[in-house]
Amino acid sequence: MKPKSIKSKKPTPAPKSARARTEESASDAAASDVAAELRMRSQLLWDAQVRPTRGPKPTMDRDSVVQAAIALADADGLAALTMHAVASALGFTTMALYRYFPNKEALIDACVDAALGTPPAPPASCTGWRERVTHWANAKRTMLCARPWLAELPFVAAPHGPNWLSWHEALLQCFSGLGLTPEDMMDMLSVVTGYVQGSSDTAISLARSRARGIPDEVWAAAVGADLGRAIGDPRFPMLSAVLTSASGGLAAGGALPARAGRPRTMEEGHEWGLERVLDGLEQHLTSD
Amino acid sequence: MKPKSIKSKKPTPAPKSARARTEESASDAAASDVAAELRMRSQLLWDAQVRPTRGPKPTMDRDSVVQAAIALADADGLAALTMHAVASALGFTTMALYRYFPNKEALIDACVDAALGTPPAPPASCTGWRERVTHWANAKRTMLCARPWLAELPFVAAPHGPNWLSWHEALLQCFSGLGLTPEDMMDMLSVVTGYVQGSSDTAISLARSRARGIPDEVWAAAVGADLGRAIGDPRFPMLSAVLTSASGGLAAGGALPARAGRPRTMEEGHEWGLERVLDGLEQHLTSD
DNA sequence: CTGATTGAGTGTACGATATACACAGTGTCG
DNA sequence: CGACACTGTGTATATCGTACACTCAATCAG
Repeated sequence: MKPKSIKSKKPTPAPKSARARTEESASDAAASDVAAELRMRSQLLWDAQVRPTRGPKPTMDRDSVVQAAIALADADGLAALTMHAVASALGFTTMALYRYFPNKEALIDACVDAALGTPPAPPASCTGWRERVTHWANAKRTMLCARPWLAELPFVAAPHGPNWLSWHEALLQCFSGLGLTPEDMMDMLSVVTGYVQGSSDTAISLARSRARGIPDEVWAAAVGADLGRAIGDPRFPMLSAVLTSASGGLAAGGALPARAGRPRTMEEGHEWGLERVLDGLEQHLTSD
Repeated sequence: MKPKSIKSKKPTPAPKSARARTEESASDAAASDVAAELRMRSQLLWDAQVRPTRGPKPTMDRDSVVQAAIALADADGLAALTMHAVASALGFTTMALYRYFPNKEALIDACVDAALGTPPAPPASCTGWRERVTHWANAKRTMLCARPWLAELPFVAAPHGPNWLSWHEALLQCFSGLGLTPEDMMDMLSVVTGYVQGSSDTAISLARSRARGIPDEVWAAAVGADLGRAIGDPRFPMLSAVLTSASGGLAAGGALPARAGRPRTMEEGHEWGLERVLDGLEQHLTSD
């Protein structure tokens, strides 16, 4: 096997379906295949690009490709991120991209990490750890909503790049100076990231809808229509009661946008929940 | 417009790219298109199948199609769920499916709702609301891990079907008898669903890896490799410190599987976090 | 300086996939 | 009985990712 640039290793592109029904050796081979592919994808995220001295100079670089790809996804969602579209946005042929990324997944990995960016430093006014964590959570949520296509990703086991780690680093730094053990910090980090991630789903869905140019009312109507079907259905007594109650607004899993008579917006709901989570963590800290 | 069975409404299948750059009327049209499509998808989820009286009897029904599709996804992930694969699993032509579902998205909607299933009733031994919620959360997490392809879905604005609602109904019922207002219940529901959803990501990733026949060590090695790159990197001082600390095991965003010297498993980490969240909610309840 | 070597970008082709469209057969109702 | 509505099929097409073979430029060894 020659060190052939970064080309993909798998010679046959789609033996996916023929997998798994054979012997154990085949399963082992598949596992090591997967491991090798993940290793390659991770390496692409972390290794700086080294220009070989021979041959013609490249006319683009990974970063410009990534920027073009992100612009497409920002504008029209992940489906618009096509190898052809990216290449022609840069004025190149589709296949030219494969000099920079061995396949689409690797390109998307890079897009994801670039899109995550680095978290903003907490403002100096944030004195307590709770304020710092809240600032971090809001920043993360804002970032996720600004790039709703991140939640659209079909490739779920994406490798973690430097920017992904930087968000976790920033959150850990919120906990510094509290005398916590590393284990405690990790536990707290898991809880906060879990809550923020899961609790942003609805907001992201709305953000994506907005990015596609759909008015908020259309989105709300679609979500509300499904919930509305519960009303009166004997299978959903509590849901019916809650949905028909005067307040109406705040919906399952996140929220509908604020409605008349209910001052709470989706963002306020998120912050309120975060306060509860932080209460729980604080209680644990002080009980030690 | 004749009541033409359930066929899709959009005559041109892919004017996606030509969208958004025109006038506002076009954007409005796109919005109403989207609204109509969502309405149709939602309706398919909720309406019982009505057999027309004329014509030959259908030889399959939506439910059998859904079961076949789910079996494919269970076995080989979402990528294996192909219209062709589903049809031939049932002994039909690809196009026959389009009599039952107007397009793949609608089929997947149905698969998602069917796969969610209904939550198990809390055992009689669960007396307090915290026990009930914990039971619910574990059930949901277990369900998500059993169907890791649910997290693989590229279509994010899926309509909410009856089973989706039933999970929320069950969670609301955990809160009954506490004298909560509907608003309070909704707020608490949002927090719990948010945490459970977000906090299950890592476990789901592992479950998917297992479903593909990858040994746990390979998955752990892949995740660990990325984290390991942080060690010694000046950009990630806290992360380095935490990762190199004696404990090692519990990783960002969830956890690596339990390792020597650290008794905590991923599930225990999840439950620990849930306890903190519930502490926070309880504190809010009793402070009223 | 010259020829070999290496690597960049192109053109073409293929396989997979969703799905439009036209058609054939079948069961029901007027 | 005959028209019609509806079911499943066969065929065709557009879109994608990407393998492969090729052209040409930049560099280095002699």
